[in-house]
Amino acid sequence: MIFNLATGYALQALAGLPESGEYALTRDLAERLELPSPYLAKILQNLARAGILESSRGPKGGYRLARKADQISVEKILFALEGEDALNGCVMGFPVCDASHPCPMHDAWTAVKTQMEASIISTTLADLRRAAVFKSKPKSARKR
Amino acid sequence: MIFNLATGYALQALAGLPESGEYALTRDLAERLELPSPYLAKILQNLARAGILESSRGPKGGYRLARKADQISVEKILFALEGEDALNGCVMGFPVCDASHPCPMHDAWTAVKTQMEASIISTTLADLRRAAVFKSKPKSARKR
DNA sequence: TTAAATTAGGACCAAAGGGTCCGAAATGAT
DNA sequence: ATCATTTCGGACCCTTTGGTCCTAATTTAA
Ligand code: SF4
Ligand code: SF4
Repeated sequence: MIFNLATGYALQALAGLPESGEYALTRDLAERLELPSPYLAKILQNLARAGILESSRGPKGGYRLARKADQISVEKILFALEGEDALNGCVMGFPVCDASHPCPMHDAWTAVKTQMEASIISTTLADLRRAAVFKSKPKSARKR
Repeated sequence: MIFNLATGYALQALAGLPESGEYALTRDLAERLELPSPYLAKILQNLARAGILESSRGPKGGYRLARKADQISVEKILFALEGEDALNGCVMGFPVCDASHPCPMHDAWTAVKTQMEASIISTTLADLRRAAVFKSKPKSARKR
């Protein structure tokens, strides 16, 4: 996969968090998404530190989005969790990225990367929330 | 990055190995490419087990390609080192990949993936060997 | 003011990737 | 035969990622 696990969890979680008003509980969210609760908690903390989530402790506390869902791009989330240059460097993992000595895959890879960047920039949480896939997993995918 | 480090090393190494005749030494190869020699050795062993390389022990031994360079695709190398389904699954790392419940990035991701697959299938070692980037690293990239 | 609920933060554990090292097996040359 | 050379294979180490657990701090409500 391209993003790491935590980022995938974050996207699923963020897509299921309220935009404003009521805070949602880590525990409930983890249960709904069937994700490991303590690990999800860590991720949510990171997102809160990054300013993507607002948190409140104590009863009636929890997490909610810090901005409108359509103001939070997938790119912002990726960068918050994996660093600003998560998309920099050679997609094939080679150390030298010299345009004057491109390897034979360079043009193809560049196109791939451009396309990736375009989609993560233009896709926001508001788009993700419209997806059913985040809200219900088929029974067959659950461990028995 | 998308491929793991070992796969990148493998591509660089394979691009520098003889097609037939003389065997090349792991040590020399590692030195030329400035890669960690014992680790490269492991990777070459894996490639030999996978039938991509031929090996010979003892003096005058070493490694060489098992087939012509234009018969070895990047895909073959990827699959040998990272498994047949290295490209399967959701690029975003989500567990459920149900075409009937696509998330909003699905079409974009599918296009990215299709493009990736096309390039790794159509690019062979023969193509990679023509690249200068594998043969000389700029001094500035070396640790002093 | 006290108690319950909830995040914050750190210590800790496990698995995988990246990397080193060493002894055993094979092979070519003397 | 012997020896030097090289791959083979496994054991081992370090770092990162994924994941758990416990305690402290904060907030609400009785
Ligand atoms: S030229 Fe090849 S190795 Fe260099 S960045 Fe482009 S794809 Fe990677
Ligand atoms: S629909 Fe979305 S989550 Fe599912 S495989 Fe496609 S990109 Fe991944």
